[in-house]
Amino acid sequence: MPDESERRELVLLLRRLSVELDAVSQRFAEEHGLGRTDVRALVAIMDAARRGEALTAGRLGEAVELRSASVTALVDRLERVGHVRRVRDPEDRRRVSLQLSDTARTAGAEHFGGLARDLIAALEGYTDEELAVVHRFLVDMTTTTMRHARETPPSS
Amino acid sequence: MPDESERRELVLLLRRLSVELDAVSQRFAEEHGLGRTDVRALVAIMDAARRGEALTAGRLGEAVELRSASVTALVDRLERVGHVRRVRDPEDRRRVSLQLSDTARTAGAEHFGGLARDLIAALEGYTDEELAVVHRFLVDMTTTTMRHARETPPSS
DNA sequence: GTCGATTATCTCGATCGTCGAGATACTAGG
DNA sequence: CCTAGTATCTCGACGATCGAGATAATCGAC
Repeated sequence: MPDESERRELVLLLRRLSVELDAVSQRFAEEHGLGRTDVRALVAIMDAARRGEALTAGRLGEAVELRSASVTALVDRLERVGHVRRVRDPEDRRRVSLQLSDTARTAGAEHFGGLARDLIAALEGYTDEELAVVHRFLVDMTTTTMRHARETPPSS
Repeated sequence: MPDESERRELVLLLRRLSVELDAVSQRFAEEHGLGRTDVRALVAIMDAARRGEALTAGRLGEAVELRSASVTALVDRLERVGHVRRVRDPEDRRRVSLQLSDTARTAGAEHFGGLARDLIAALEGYTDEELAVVHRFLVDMTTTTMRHARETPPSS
């Protein structure tokens, strides 16, 4: 097994990639006068919308790890600049579902969608077998990382 | 080219992985009573140390995208809890290089080193050819992402 | 209809980031 | 040497954000 150093380098490359992805979010924040948390929230809402479900304030708080008070202030900010709208759930009127405005949707599509398009384009030269390897790699990294993210496992 | 959807899913998996990696940092922050920015700074300092160079306050500000005044407050916080030390550069006494304390180094190694170890272990079942594919993938994704992170390219 | 549980909001204190001004130290030119 | 110019870091004040606890509105169960 002489490729220990190669595997180690892969992990470093992965961290570097994560840093660069973070920088993309940061640039989006700067361009639109938003904070780092605001972008995280918008991404969470967009992700939920992609899955077909409208996020409520509470769920958003769980997604971005914020207390309910901060979520209220957060939604206030986003609503003030016209990125989201508060919509009372008619079935359960305690709930407030968050709906993206068209401007936010297009802005997000412009920025992140453009990156996604380029990333997909960069994968054109890969064969099906290679894509399968990458898929396995991503799944393995994600599951391993999730174990650490949930809670520090007793390593002993 | 029937694998358009596969490539699209790979990008989604990559974003999900990025989110989970972020959650690891968040957990580290909670466990040690630090803010999100503080962790980013510590990681930047550790990365620089890994490359053999001691980060100055100014460079750290560039790395985490903060103004010099914020860097001062940031280093104040980290120094107060004993994670870094300010060291005047004897050659250029305007500069303040930041040195990690042993406690911070061990804490970081415990948390992120543990994750890195598990990630490397998860790659044991990969052949050299597969690792090469992953390497190419990571480089391609990083270069493509960096173009977007630097500045929004005129897409027209 | 009343009681407990859930959801979002409000208020307050503490923390974080930025702006402007200032202090210290290096560098170049006379 | 010494002055001006530049670079790096620090300090004080202000605005914005986050977390804890209390409050209001709504739902479900009895």
